[in-house]
Amino acid sequence: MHKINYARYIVLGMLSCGPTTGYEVKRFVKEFMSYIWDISYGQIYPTLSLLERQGCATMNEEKTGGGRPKKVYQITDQGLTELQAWLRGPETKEYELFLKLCFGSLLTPDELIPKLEAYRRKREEELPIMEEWLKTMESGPVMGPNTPYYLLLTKFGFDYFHLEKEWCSQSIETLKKLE
Amino acid sequence: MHKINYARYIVLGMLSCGPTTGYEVKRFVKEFMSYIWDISYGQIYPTLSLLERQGCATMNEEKTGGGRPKKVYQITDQGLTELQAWLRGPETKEYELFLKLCFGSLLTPDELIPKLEAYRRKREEELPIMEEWLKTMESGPVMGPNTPYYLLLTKFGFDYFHLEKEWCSQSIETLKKLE
DNA sequence: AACAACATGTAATAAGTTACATGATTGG
DNA sequence: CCAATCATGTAACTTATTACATGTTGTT
Repeated sequence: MHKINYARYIVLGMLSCGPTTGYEVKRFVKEFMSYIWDISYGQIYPTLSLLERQGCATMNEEKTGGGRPKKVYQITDQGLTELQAWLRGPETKEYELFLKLCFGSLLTPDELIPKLEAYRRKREEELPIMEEWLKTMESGPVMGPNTPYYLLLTKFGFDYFHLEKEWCSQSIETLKKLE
Repeated sequence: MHKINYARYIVLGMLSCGPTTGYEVKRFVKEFMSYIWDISYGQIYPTLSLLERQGCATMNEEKTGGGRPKKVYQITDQGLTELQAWLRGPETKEYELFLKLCFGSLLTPDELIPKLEAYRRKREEELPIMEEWLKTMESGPVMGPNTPYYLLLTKFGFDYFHLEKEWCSQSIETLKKLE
């Protein structure tokens, strides 16, 4: 099991939306994905040139008057194939599904729905376990002086899992209508 | 601005709860913090021995019959001082506050409350911005074919920020009663 | 007999951050 | 004229993951 390189898929995904530059990738991620993803120039630029060397993207320089020329990257068939293989493959990390959803139009709703169902099922299994923890913590200082603080966090975790579960259900319904 | 080493503070925090071993740290994090934190043995054991070398912890070997002896680590005054300095200091990363809360008993409620208030304020400022995005995305395919998928994610983000905001308010009230 | 849990650790590798370096253009 | 934004990139560093290595004890 190898590590997943989020940066690579963020960049590849952005490229799949149309020709773009490193600067624009950063802007987009900051503006519309900042509450869940981040990416730094130190990842973007090396990733972009690696992608080019590997045949996943092509580059065109655009002269902009006096300034530094823009480097506009475009995804290739090979890049698209790799992106789709990742999108279709299994999620190995928490939240990987959220990133995949950003490029959801590259899959059909019925490829996405089972993934959302699996995610929901996982949360459904975890919720009663968290409820147990809550009861344990409420019944006594089982975790020493930090118990009241863990309790706050666990309450948050419980509500958070519940939110994810509900969101999955709603999203599944929305995707079914899109089909 | 330097990177924060979560692993170091997770281990230091666990040590502040009483003498413990690397194996136990892993177990605890997995059992009670897994929905938000993770830590691997590849981080735990080197961190533990670094902490010892730096005078933040002391180690005692406990022979357990035939098996490999347990290495029980205990936090020192220096380690506690470092932990508290971090707890009192500013949060530089998203979710750092959640980790600090795990060891909340080392601070007074009125040291924690302003931190929660600041976090809530941040979310209160971001919520109307996300509401704007939602309107923008609902009014047309502003982000190409991925728009319906971004919309799902942004809805989640909005509800999530709302949840965090509400949780802050409830936690602040709980902490006020603890005072 | 097999398997999970207890228990510690290292080496190779990968992923991500920060600080730095450079310079044009646009708006107030 | 100053600050922000546009625009690209590198080097040093830190942080984290994975796979491997080893062996015991308790449970089924």
